[in-house]
Amino acid sequence: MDPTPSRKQLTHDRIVETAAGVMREAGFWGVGVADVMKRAGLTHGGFYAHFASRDALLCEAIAHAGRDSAARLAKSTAQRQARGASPLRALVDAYLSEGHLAASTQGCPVAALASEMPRQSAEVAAAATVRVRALVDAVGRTLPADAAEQASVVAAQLVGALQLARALGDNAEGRALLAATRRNVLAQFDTAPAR
Amino acid sequence: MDPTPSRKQLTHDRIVETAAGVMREAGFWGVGVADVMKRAGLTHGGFYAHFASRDALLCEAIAHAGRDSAARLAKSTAQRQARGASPLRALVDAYLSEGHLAASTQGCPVAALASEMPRQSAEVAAAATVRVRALVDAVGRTLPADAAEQASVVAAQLVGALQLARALGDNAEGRALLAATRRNVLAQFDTAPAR
DNA sequence: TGTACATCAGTGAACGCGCGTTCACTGATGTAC
DNA sequence: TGTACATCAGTGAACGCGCGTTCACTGATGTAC
Repeated sequence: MDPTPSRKQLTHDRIVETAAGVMREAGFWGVGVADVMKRAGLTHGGFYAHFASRDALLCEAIAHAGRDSAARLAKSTAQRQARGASPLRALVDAYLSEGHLAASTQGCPVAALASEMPRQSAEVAAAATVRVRALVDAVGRTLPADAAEQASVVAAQLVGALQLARALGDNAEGRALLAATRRNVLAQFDTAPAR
Repeated sequence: MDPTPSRKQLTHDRIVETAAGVMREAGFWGVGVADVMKRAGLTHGGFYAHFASRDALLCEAIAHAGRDSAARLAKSTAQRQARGASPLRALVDAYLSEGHLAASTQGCPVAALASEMPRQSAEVAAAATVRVRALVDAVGRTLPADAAEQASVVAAQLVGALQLARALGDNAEGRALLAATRRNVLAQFDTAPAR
């Protein structure tokens, strides 16, 4: 967009990006003003030159996390499609991959934060809802036309499986849940022939 | 068990029960020692006569929340079975009911807390994992014998649907997601004839 | 090109507050004789 | 049954700490002439 972002804009973006990572790793409550500024290589005093409040940072951070995760997912999905996978299979395999299970810091913020979302302030909760809808839409684009209204059902299944796998610990039990969910979703909704 | 619990035991239980509600309403981070004691009708100074630490309370509270929720779910499920529903249908309809959507304070702690579980201390995370397994087991008991290994898949679907419905706001969108998930799970796994 | 000044991004000390935790104490309960 | 004392559950003040937020200041960047 802006070909020559200002120094301030670059710093602002760096703070948001840092917070987006911390948020997915440590939750909304794990995002501290002083900690994020330090990780971004700054002192905490300058924070309020960039954001009106901590909540304003959370809003920008969850939006950034959502776009970042969506971009990574799109890339991974495209690679799988290039190797012959159907759009749905590509998405499901990418979302329920072991890489995504382990790398929550760069992963989907809905999976990382869903149960905390309803407890946030109105603005933050609204920004979170936007990311939920974006995930549902991304799933919907990979479903057959006659199953489009099932997008939220499949999205819920993906999110739930990733969360329970993480809650069970990053072990065989969790990986088995991911694999079983992949098979379950594809068996129901994938029109392409099984490989 | 104990026919005449001591005064201290009664107080202890009251604190745990209070914390189990606060935890599901406000999350792990929302459980404050002073706040819980005040809600239980006590002053915060006496807390450490009952628990070694805040974490120790969290461990007891999540166990209590899980048993409490399981008992409510079992009761609701039994009523639905008495009206002719299959075990699976009874469980799914109870878990994905609009009552459960709205009443997170008395609801399933896995749905209320899943994304926060991996971020807790080792002891609290372990106590949380126990509740995840208990939910999976409860689902497994309602599945046909040939689908038992799908219990965690279905549990993930139930948890994910409730969480996304809550994250979308307690509105038509959320209720539609619950209804669609009920239909989806039953269409896949319910051997009893559709009503 | 060089100097003088205004603007701006970031610094670091300070604030009030609520947190988890500790502890000396109080008042009620229960036991001994 | 009545008194003396030990035990116990809960009180309330205090602690150190980290939080979000504020603000006077510094040093670098950019503009005017």
